[in-house]
Amino acid sequence: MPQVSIKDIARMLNISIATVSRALHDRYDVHPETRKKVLELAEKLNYRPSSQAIGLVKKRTNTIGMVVPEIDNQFFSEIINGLENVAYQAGFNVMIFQSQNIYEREVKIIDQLIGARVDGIAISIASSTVDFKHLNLLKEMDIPLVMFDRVSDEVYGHKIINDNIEGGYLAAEYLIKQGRKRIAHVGGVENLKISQQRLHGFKAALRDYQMEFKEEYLVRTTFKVEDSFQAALKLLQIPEPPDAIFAVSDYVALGVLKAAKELNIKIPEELALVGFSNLAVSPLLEPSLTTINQQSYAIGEESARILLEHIAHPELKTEPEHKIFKTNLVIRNSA
Amino acid sequence: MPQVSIKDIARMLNISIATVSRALHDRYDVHPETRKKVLELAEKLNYRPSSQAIGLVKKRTNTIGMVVPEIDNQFFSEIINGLENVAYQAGFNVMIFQSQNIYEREVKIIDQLIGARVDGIAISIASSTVDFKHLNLLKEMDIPLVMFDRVSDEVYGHKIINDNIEGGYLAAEYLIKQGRKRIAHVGGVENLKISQQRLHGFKAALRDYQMEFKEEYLVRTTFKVEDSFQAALKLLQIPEPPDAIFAVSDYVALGVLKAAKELNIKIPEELALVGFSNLAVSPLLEPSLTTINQQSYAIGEESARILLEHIAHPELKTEPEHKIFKTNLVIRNSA
DNA sequence: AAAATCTACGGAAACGTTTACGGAGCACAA
DNA sequence: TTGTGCTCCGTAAACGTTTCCGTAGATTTT
Repeated sequence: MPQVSIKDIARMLNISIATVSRALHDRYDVHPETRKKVLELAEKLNYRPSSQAIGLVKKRTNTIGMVVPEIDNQFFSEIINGLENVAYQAGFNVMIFQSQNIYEREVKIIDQLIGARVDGIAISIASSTVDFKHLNLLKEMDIPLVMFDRVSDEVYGHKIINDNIEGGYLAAEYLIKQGRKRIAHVGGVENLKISQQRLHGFKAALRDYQMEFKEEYLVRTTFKVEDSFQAALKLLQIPEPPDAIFAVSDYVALGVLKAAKELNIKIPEELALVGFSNLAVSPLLEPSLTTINQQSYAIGEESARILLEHIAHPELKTEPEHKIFKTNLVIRNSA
Repeated sequence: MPQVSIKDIARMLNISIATVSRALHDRYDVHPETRKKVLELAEKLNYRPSSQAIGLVKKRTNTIGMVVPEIDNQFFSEIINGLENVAYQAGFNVMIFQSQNIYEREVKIIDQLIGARVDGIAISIASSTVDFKHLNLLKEMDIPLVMFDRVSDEVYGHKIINDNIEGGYLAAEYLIKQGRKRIAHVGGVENLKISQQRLHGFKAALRDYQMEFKEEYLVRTTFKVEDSFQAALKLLQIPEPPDAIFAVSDYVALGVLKAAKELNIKIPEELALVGFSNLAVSPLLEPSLTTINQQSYAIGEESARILLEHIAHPELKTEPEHKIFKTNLVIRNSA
């Protein structure tokens, strides 16, 4: 018997669908005998209420939509984990989508999420997104939105990020204090705010310690290991190569590590390396990676909490919330 | 104007909802002028069709449900990636859930998936699941099911796995040919078929090469690095410690690596180590990890393909499909 | 005995769509 | 004139629920 409905049960028991519905919801207005019969038959027929139908009448889906650039990135999958756990405990489902950093895909996903009538959306914006109409639309539609990690000032919504400026500063400061003189930065995609902020912190530290920032010590790459590897190869072979590198992410640092090995450059002796993220594997690398620790699981939890709160109390038309998580330096063997 | 419906548009244009629906679907039966007006108003009001309502009448949601033990595990996130990509191209959405290896959670997720009326389900079974009623129920409900990686013979459905027996055999054989005499296995959770099969292949190789399998060289652990670390610590401190270890997964191998470092055991000189999975970080470890390469992205793609095919052609009541992907040995520096 | 109160249930509208069916209005041919 | 065939549109049922409202019959109160 595929897909039994409340109607089927009503028909088989010769009662109305209203009564069946009430019985299933343990309402007062139904005779114990009747309720028992309904429950038993529902159980026997493996009845499962259609969340589509319920959503239609209740105008609530108990679902939150989540979109991340990519899922096979530990940072994001940990955020998902945090968010899903909190949502799960509140009885919410999570629909997860990947934008693959492609703008068109992001737009399409948002459309689908609106179509699915999710109660709220959590997003980390694709690196190629420069037009934010699709996101600002959500405000008009009264759909709560929280951006995490990759946020934008041009979008109306809650924001949850790590203190990237502080992180960049800490990394650079540490390298400076280690006595490094030629400190380079392998940065991320330029229009991404996290890239900008980490670079900003990096520059600020140089400035505070009266060190010059040299353009040739700044290269850009994506967050992919392979791209970073190529970028680092070039950087390490310029006439006066750096003696320290701050990588915009641990994934990028992995690429740098690979490049250094390829070129037989000793870490940390000849090249000090600091990453950003503190991936689970970072301590297991050789040398283990000195890095900026950033929250991921907590960001996911917080995103869910904020979303759930605004879903539960839509009347609270407060200003968007803005939360910044502290970062900290984890000293290991690469610097 | 939050959430505009077809009715709103009809009212504002003084036409029937049927006409609006037809106009939006580019049907023949509508005057170009009318269509134009409808499309313009829909655009202006940011109309997005309700997939709930559509699902109700069409009895199709264009959604497939996916459940994995955990998402922050590269193997699974790559599978998700593969599955989502194929699904996306076919116009399907993917709802992703984590069982966290908890049976009760898995059951609840399946119920929700049925409630959401997904068109098909892809699952990698939780390690604690020993009762499969919730999965066999799907057959009765005509919901196509594919199991990947962690499958069960007690469930009716399609199965897609790596050749774990072959993988276990390859790993052991390689260690034997390297001249190792005391070969141990750090195995996975006992009731998981992948654990059984890898062990099975391992034992088969020993047998084929006339080597004895010793119980004290078999320990079990979860797939978590920390647990594996503890297990390896013990194993490496027994009276006659092994000179080679085949770890049931790269994550487990990471734990072994950590334990070896802790105990100052040199790899590969004093201890040869072979993992299973070929994680992205495995080549970047020191020493780089010799491992069994297993497909992940391809498994995701294949799962989606099979699911989509059976969703599109439910009349094809063929026997469940069973696909086994080949594994291969990747030789690096740990053995 | 009539009136009031409960108990248990059914009717029906509503949520947002799709789609089969029918029909009004018009042009054209016989 | 009648008939035929188009074009364009509306009516209404259906999908699976929830929930407001009404009511028949039983029970209690006056």
